Amino acid sequence: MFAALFNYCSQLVSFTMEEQQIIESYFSVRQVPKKFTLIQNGKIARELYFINKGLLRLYYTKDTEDITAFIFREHLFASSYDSFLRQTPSIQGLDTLEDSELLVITYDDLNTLYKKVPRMETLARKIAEQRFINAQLILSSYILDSPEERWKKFEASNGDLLLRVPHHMIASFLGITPVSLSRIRKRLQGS
Amino acid sequence: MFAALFNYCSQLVSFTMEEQQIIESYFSVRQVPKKFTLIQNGKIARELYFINKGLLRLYYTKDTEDITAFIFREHLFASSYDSFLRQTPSIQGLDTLEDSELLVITYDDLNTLYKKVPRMETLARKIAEQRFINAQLILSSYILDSPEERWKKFEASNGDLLLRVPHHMIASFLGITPVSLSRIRKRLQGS
DNA sequence: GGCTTTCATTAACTTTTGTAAAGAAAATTT
DNA sequence: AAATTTTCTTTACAAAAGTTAATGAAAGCC
Repeated sequence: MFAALFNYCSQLVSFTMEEQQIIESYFSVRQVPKKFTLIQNGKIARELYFINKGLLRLYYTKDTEDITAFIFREHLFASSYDSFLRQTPSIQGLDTLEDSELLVITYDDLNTLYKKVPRMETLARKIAEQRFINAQLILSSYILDSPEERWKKFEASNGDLLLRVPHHMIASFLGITPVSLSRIRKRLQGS
Repeated sequence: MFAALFNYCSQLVSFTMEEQQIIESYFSVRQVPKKFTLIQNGKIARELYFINKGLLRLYYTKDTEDITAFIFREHLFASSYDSFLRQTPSIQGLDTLEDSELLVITYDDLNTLYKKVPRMETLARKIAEQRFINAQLILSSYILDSPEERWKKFEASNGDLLLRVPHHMIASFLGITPVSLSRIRKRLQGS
């Protein structure tokens, strides 16, 4: 149940068995069906999720349209981070795209855990740093690359998601319309 | 000399006088002229800077062109974070845009400081979280907004930089060409 | 099975941005 | 102060993406 979590953490910090048991005691397991809303736009994100199994989608809502902010895959921490970290109303929603198994911890429990297991603070710092680097990477792709190049990179690094996620959700993540994505894909078929 | 630094930190954690003295001992002050390269593309960023005075620009180099990744103003920590945090070759350069006064700490000293002053770890986590939230915010503006809206927001929130930074550097930060920025500005004059 | 909804593609047309080049204004250097 | 470089704007043309709408295929639902 917690194997994937500690395997992920072990790349960043090493916990003793005692620490692992304390950490486990603060997480709960939750089975969530497909198309379930974990965090609603406008509400405060009270929970942080570690994805044992499944796929989560973070999205903005502009007018009546959903625009993908990020797709979280297995063995990642997921939340509407800006809302969770600052405990302010979320400007993003978080849904499941598949039936998922999640490890859940609340904001308050996480802060208690920082005190009980100080090494957890190091872990949190490193995860925040990773997420920052990742956000920078995506941002740089917006600044440096054309939509076509962005699609190519996405295909290369997340090809498996193409079978699990509708293309229009990927299109909005790439900052283009489904129509434009379709054109790009056709343009690239020839080459 | 360190007033701005601790004033900035005090919003996030509270240090004792002893802790402050230890922290001060690990930073050095550096005066740097305008147009000075602090971090070169391809080199590893060994230092983190706190800006007492001045303006720093982080940028990518594509072909022969510089593309602004971020502009750091007074009283912020600045570096090529991906390179500094992972100690890998930087894909960004960092230059001064004005004569600047910087507080400097090396990667190794920072990690020593984490051990001597554990609360520093909390500060680092919170700063990383803030930077992540900020990167998310900029990214969301790329996903949700048109270049015109992005310019309006930049003007509203960083209007003072328009007098300190050439427009073409801002244009590339907004993901458009100077030509396009000029057109947008002209379009908005009428309204 | 038959129905509805969602999804992906295509076409026609409009809008916006990119590219290249040239000239004016401002800043910097000598 | 003059010369040089940098910065900013403008123009004309090309390329790409957005918008709207229609079609067909696939998936989900009763």
